[in-house]
Amino acid sequence: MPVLLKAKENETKPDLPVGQRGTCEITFVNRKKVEEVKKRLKPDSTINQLAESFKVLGDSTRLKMIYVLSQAELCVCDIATLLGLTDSAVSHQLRILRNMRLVKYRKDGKMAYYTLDDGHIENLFKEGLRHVEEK
Amino acid sequence: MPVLLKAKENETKPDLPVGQRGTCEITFVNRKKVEEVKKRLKPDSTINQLAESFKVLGDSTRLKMIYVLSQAELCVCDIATLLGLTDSAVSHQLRILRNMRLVKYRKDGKMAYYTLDDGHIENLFKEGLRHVEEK
DNA sequence: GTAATATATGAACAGTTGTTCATACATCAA
DNA sequence: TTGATGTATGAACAACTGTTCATATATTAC
Repeated sequence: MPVLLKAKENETKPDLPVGQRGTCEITFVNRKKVEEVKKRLKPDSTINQLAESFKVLGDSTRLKMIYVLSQAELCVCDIATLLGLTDSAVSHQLRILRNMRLVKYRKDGKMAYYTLDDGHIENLFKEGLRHVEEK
Repeated sequence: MPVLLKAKENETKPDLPVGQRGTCEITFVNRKKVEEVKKRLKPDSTINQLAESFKVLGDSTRLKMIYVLSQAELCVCDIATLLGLTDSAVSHQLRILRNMRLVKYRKDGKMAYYTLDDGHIENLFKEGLRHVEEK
């Protein structure tokens, strides 16, 4: 629980130009806590990469692909049939999943067989499912 | 590893109108496997909810909020200062996070103090981090 | 009551995203 | 070689998203 400082102990926002401060002019309701958290902030590059990964998972078409690939190694055609999509749409999405290292594939003649890239991906799916199905 | 059926055993796609079949006319490279996976498909509503949740996590601003809220209970002002955002932007994003039950809040006078809604959220963040930071 | 202020929200705008269509590439059969 | 076919990709378009600005609501101090 936060300890509210008295009004005179509050500080106005130092980093933002005046025009961007909005209406709230108090910086630290709990200065110590805010500074503690500030120290632990992850680098922007890490957060951005993480956001990109979640963004890629944040599409129902791609999520279905992730799910069916957690069940079996499948080719583009099979995924398209399973999900009622064109091969083109599937191929486009698979490239996005590949770029984020969420799936990998092996070529066998004309066919390309896809699987999940590593165990974290399935864990993410399952943990997300727990959140959604809870309550 | 998939067992390729002979060409004569393949079947053309039954569900899509001809115009949407793309160039690939083979439905089942491994019919048995595809049918097995089809049985286990999650309901669309579940997948859609899950996609919505990941979508909400797929934005670096919101992800930073999730992270700082995993460290401490914070008010709108503190989050805005920590992340260099306007209060308005923070409030908008917090509403989105609230709608997906990713954060919850308590009101104390004028202030609104936010925390993560449940443990799954932090687990998702950490598991995602593991994927990103790996290798 | 009025003024100050912490938070919330609607509208609007620029930027991004997913699909489709056409086409290219790659492999195999004949 | 030629044609068939499984996959990949560029362009274009509609649909969606995050921020900003203005404004509204709610609480506190006076």
